[in-house]
Amino acid sequence: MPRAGLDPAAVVAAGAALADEVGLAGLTMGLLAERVGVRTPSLYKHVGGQEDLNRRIAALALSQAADAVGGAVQGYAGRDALAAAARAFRAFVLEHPGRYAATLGLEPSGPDDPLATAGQRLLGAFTAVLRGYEIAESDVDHALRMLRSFCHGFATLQAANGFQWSTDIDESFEWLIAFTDRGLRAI
Amino acid sequence: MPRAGLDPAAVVAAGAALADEVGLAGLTMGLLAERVGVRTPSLYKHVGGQEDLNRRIAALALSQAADAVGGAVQGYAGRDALAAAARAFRAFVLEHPGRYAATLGLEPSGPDDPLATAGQRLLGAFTAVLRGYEIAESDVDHALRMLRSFCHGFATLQAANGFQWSTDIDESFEWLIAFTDRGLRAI
DNA sequence: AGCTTTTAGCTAACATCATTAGCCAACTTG
DNA sequence: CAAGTTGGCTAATGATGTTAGCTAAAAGCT
Repeated sequence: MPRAGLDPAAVVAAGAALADEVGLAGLTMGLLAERVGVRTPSLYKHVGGQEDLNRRIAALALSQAADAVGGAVQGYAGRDALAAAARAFRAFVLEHPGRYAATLGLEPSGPDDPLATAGQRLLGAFTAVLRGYEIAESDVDHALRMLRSFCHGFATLQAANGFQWSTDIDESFEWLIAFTDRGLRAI
Repeated sequence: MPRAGLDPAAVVAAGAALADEVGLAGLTMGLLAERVGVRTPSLYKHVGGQEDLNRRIAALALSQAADAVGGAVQGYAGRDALAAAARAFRAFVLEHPGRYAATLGLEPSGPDDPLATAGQRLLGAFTAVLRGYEIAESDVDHALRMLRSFCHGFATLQAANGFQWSTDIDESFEWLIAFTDRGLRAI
């Protein structure tokens, strides 16, 4: 029996990819094992179980989302930064719906939980966007939550097929970006 | 063996309540059967299975959400209507996280699917809010999607414990309502 | 190299859960 | 009150997550 050369990172990466393909609910240990060329129980040498796998996929997803949004924002400010961040976030969720779904409903176990640090990085990327606007200190937290709500809400509704009519969805998203930009400038 | 006097509606209502208590993922047929005082296989006399149960819970949730939002809006217009609708929607999601989660990711099978009609009613309630603003015909769909995105995004992020810092969440929500009202008035 | 230790894979077994089959008593309807 | 329908039951099956215990491959040491 030759070894497969797995490690936790490889298992988690394969799990995230599989979740994107078949949906988070369709991600089973058996399917993942088959994907990485191993029998199911062998996965438990690398991850603690389904819940642990989910947390690790979530941490990976948040980290990648932070990279995507942070990278997109670089070199832009104001409306351009807002648009770049929002587009990057939505693109990430639409391309990686399974791993993004894994991030919902988890509580970081502590300040050094990878989940928490990745989340902080993502938050930091959105915070950088707000620096391009003149926002009172007391409004920053509210504005940040608004940004997250908009981006998360729009992206997950679209990913869940929540928009029914035929009006172009990309157009709606650009409209939403413009709406938010005007609002942030007028605070 | 006395009969339990169940019917599909009772099973679905109990399932929705149970989903709110233990989370949608924790809703098992066995748990639901115990809750309604029956053995597991008996549930299949009333619902087709877990997927069918989920769809029916979703339809119930959308219908109840439509009632809540529609009722809250009555008699108000403009900013008051917006605030009433947003608060009612968020309150519904926070009080009924399980059944709301059941609504995500489903495609109505046709125009007379209860899921579709309930969804239309909920959409209608939000559309009514927009009538209190002077919005160009071409912007209505975009504005509606914005409303849904921000209500859905904020409520689900909060329900999923997605807001980390200590800034008061209710305050952020009111801030978001005010932000949206100003924006809609300035279109 | 050869020996030991660790470890990543395996098979076998078990628990939980959704679902189906088939039976029987309780309602309903004439 | 007889006949049919139906809502409950037990038993059984298949899928899935998980643990136990074995073994061979890799890694480390002399």
